[in-house]
Amino acid sequence: MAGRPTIKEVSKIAGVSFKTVSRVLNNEKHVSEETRRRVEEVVAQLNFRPSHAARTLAGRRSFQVALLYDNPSPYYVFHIQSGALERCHELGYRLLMQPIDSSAPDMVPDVMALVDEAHLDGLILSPPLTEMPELLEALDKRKLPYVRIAPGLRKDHGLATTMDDVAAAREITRHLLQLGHRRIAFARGPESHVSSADRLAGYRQELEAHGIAFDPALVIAGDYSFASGGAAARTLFARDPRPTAIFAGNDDMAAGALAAAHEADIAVPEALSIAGFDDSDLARAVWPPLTTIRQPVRELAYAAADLMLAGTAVTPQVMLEHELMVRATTGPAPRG
Amino acid sequence: MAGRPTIKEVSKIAGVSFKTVSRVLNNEKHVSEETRRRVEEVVAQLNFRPSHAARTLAGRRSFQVALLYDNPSPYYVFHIQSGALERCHELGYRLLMQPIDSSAPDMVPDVMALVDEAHLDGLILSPPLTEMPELLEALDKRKLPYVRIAPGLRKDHGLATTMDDVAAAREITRHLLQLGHRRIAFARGPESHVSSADRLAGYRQELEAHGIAFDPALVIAGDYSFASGGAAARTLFARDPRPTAIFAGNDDMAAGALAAAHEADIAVPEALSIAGFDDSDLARAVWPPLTTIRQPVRELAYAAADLMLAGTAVTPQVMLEHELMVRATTGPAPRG
DNA sequence: CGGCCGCCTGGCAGCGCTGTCCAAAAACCG
DNA sequence: CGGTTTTTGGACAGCGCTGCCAGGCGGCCG
Repeated sequence: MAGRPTIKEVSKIAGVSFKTVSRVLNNEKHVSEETRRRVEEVVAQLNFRPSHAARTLAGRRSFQVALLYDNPSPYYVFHIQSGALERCHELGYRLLMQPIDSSAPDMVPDVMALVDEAHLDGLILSPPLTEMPELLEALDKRKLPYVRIAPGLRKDHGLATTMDDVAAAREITRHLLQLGHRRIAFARGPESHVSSADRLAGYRQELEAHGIAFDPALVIAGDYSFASGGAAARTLFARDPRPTAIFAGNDDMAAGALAAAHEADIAVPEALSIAGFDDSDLARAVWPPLTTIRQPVRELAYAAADLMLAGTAVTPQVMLEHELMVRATTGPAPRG
Repeated sequence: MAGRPTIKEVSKIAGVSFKTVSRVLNNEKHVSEETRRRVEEVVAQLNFRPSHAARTLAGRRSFQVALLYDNPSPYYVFHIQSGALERCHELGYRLLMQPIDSSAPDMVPDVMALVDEAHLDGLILSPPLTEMPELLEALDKRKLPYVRIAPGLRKDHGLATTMDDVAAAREITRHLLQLGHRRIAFARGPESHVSSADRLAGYRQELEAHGIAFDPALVIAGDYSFASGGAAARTLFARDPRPTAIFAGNDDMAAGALAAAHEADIAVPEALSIAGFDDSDLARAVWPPLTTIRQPVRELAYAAADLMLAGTAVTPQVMLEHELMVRATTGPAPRG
């Protein structure tokens, strides 16, 4: 709190007006190389940093954006934070990370209050906040730029980064099919998540493309939690004939199913194949390591920040690659 | 960016001077109940929020603190964020979350630059940043308040919240001892972490309290990573006689050891007991679920924020309870 | 060679609040 | 009832920057 240097002190030492220092700091043109260098030297020497509060107040921009999320998964949150943060940092922006309760009645006014209070220049939205019409409308009305890290590319609502959940689900289903599985169950995530519906659609499409009738009885509802994966698996284990493979909507559910299989003494992958989705930390920590889809979470967030802060209008929507990670929970279908 | 209301507009509508509105917002005295109520009504009606930048610039405080961390574990980061955030929010402070590369040569000046730039009112430090003398000195010199979420309570350096790693390690070792284990290995974390040394000390103390000589050959170095846990386990598996239990320095390492045991076809807990430390998400996701110590990560961060922002000088250091979680990776020592 | 334009620099207002000082009104006292 | 304190609210400066405008200087063109 003490001897914080100010722009005026810098200007005095450098022997220029404080306005010129401001120009250097903001990388404006019309400053001679010579002057610029001298100012930069003094700045470095004093370890001077302009007051963020003052620039925000005086200027038209705050160099501040927020990342909004409502997701209980530490893995997911950690990686979108880290991706978004990296790009923001590179571009000289500060990132405010804000968990939001998307079901709170005052969610929209609360977000707008944050926008006001912090003079935000933009917002990065992650699911399920990407699917809240009232929020998007309020933002549009305010003409506040935002990017959606959205599951599924839809043409509405401007900027978005995404991956192809449908195609990924098809790939993993195909992988199972190619291993000879015919009774493949799908343990789905919550209805409210677009990603969950997309993965189900991919599963179904691939099945049908291989001439296998879609059987609703093989789709078990869950909520992306470890516990719901275990419950789904136990339901499935009671079936006769038992499915030979379970495709879980995410890794947590797959880990739950895997634990349930261990508990029921069903050998994985010999008697049962299990596949997940996300390639979270869990995928490598369980035994056997999980076959899953690597979702480029970090990159999605990086691209989102990039799109909003540095993007051109040319590509308002970016789709990133996923990757099928074949590990050890999937194997040939048991005979019979 | 549009019609952001200001304090002046509020004052006009409420029919008082704008200074009076400021008083109400800051909960100062010398405002009549009547006036206060009227102002608050207008504030609510306009959904007015004072500009954070302006208060920071004008006032002596920024109502802004930062949480600094340098930890690769999503689980840990997520929970310290959420605990610190909750308390800051309750007290009307904003929390800046900042990953820091503690090994970067410019770490200290970079942190100080952040402090300047954001006019921070204080800092919450998590390991290993809690153990960096140059940082603490720079902060002291600046008279910037900070709290350390510190492993091990040491009397230096003011405010801290902690848990008793030594006692916790003793408990888990005792648990193993009581199950009849005598050859208990310890897979330790990185030297640089105080927690790692504390856990080793607890392991050793408990062993010796039970009249079992400490055997350095049973301590395998690791770095808190899943992979290092697996490596440590494989080293141990080559020993003859093999240890009957492995106490890993954290859950990641325990999960690695567990996977190695599965791979080597060693039954857990029948032929080998494994214990972890942290009670992270992993502990319940692996099979069998892990016996471990629940570390109150979230609460530690909550208490840290509380200590700094609302704390009295009476208790500068807070110690929180841990808990032994006996699950299914520990069992009676195999006979022979 | 005069005028105009582009480059570089400085001056000054003002962003939206808080801190300090001061005045008026109300409450209290001998 | 005058004088004094306490309460209440207003005036004003200024936090550290950016936006806008003005001005000096040199080069280039007709």
